[in-house]
Amino acid sequence: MPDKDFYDQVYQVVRLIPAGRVTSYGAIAAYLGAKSGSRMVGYAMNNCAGIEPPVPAHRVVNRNGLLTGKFHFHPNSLMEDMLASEGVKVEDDKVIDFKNVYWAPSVELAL
DNA sequence: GCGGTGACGAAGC
DNA sequence: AGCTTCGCCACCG
Repeated sequence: MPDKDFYDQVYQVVRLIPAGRVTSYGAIAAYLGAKSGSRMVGYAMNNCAGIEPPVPAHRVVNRNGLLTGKFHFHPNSLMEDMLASEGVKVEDDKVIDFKNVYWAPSVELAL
């Protein structure tokens, strides 16, 4: 199933996100060439639990820097707690200075 | 096989 | 500037 490869690609990119940085679903989707599959990236994240190695999904937020998936974590506060622990300030479920901590695979990885 | 859904994104109002 | 609607495409019942 080649689709599973897409999931693996997503996980791979997410693992490459350095601490203190965040990226968006659309950025990952675009990097993988599935710019129209931003939802698929989020869907892949939904399946990230139970895979190996663990995927730092807490570093993945939506285009607005909003922690849309915080409710999917065990303690729904774990996401912002992890980000804060890595130096990413979060307030009102959104990343502060988002553009400053934003990590674009297409840029950082310099395709 | 179909309908509903979703960790998104862009466009419309 | 904020909220609502539509589009996208894979997964589940």
